[in-house]
Amino acid sequence: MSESYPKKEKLKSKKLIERLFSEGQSVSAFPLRLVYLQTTFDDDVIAKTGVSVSKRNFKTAVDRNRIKRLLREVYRLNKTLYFNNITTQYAFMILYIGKDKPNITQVESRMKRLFEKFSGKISEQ
RNA sequence: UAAGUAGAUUGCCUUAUCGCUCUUGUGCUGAACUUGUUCAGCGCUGGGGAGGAAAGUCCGAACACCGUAGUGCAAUAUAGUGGUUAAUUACCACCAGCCGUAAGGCUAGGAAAAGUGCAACAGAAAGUAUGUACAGGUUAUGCUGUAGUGAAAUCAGGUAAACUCUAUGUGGUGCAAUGUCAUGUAUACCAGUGUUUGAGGGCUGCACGCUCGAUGCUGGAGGGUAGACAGCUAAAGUGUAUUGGUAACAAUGCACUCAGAUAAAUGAUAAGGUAUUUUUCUACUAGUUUUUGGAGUUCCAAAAACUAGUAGAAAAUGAACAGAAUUCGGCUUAUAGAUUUACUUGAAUA
RNA sequence: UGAGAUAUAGCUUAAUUGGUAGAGCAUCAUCCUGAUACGAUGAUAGGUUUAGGUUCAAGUCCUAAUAUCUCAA
Repeated sequence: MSESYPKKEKLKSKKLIERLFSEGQSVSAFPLRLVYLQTTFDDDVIAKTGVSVSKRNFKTAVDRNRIKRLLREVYRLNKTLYFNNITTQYAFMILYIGKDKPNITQVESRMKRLFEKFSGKISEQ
């Protein structure tokens, strides 16, 4: 699995997103929150992932774009650490629920913590 | 030199690594059949990839659909004169009024002798008007002047960003428009209403009139889809030169092709630099103060301290407002700074 | 992306067609009580979200902005 994040791995289907939020489970590591759902895709990928930032907390589109880009970048660089052992397919949505603008190191440390919690929870089941 | 006025241009850069999106060319694999094309996936390679406001959605258009015959009423917008434009409530020129010492700025700037309304408080009185006091004048009254209230007070005025009148203009809905394909379902159930005795729809505010019209229409409670492609980026395009015009702008020539995403691309990290800001040091220039020396009653020279400016060096800082969403033309609002043109006023010097 | 609505004391709200902004709760003081609550009396607090304009006069009319909320496949 390479360090790329092409279109195929993005969560785009409106239907799937609605299912994800109604049926999915979540773990959080402030200021991040991960909503996940075990499912199956037609494409040959392990996970489809989307990111989201609330308009309520960040008024301007520039701030929201910046945070979403950081989240995508950190996800891209770190996903191989956790997903090589997983066999089933998942849909993910990463939400940023904080109210201050973060930098790359903060996002990276919290993202790692988030996926450690996630894989811990998966292995329990 | 200080303070200002009106514009114009610009809106950080370089390298490396890892990525995102669109796309030219090309190779491999698979599918379809019309058998050499098309489509899909993967790889290699080359190229493009946010703004002056992309924002607000305040105007105007293009474009698309609504089965665009019509008449009347209503509603609504605009308002000096002339021009520009695809078009406008935009822009340009001129006139008038107000503000400013000036350069300049602002103005919905038609009509009150067509009609209706409104004017708190104060004041005799704010139009079914003309009172009181004093003075003038008169036989006396009418009359004339002054006074006080108020924004406005006598043969009338004000107010139309009050109704209105006049002139000119206006069909509605917005790319979530609209078309094609794919997937999937319920022409089922309940209540009301209707089928030539006409429900309801269209002409999109209303009426008339015209027209369509039956597995219909309205409500309830539910079922399904929510994907792809087109629309979609070569245009009232950008740059530049010449000519015409006071100008807005127009015409012609030459050159160029410059985002197209859709839970929504244009990024991340590292290193270095520029603008800016702050501090310190050095040099120069100007001013003030003090001391010393000369001259001798306000001048000259030197030194020190402080202040200001300019230049250089070192350290720290490290770029405002803000992110395309069908496309254009304006307007409005946000914006660190940098560059630059013209003009005005004051002071000083020549 | 498009289409709308609202904004008045700390809070909830009035203001009849432009005429100079009221109520209730809350707060403070005094009275009542041994003290508190309830009750009574009085007082304070607003340039009506912001900036311009029209008018003699603007919460009200006009224009622009800001914030909050709603609707549309």
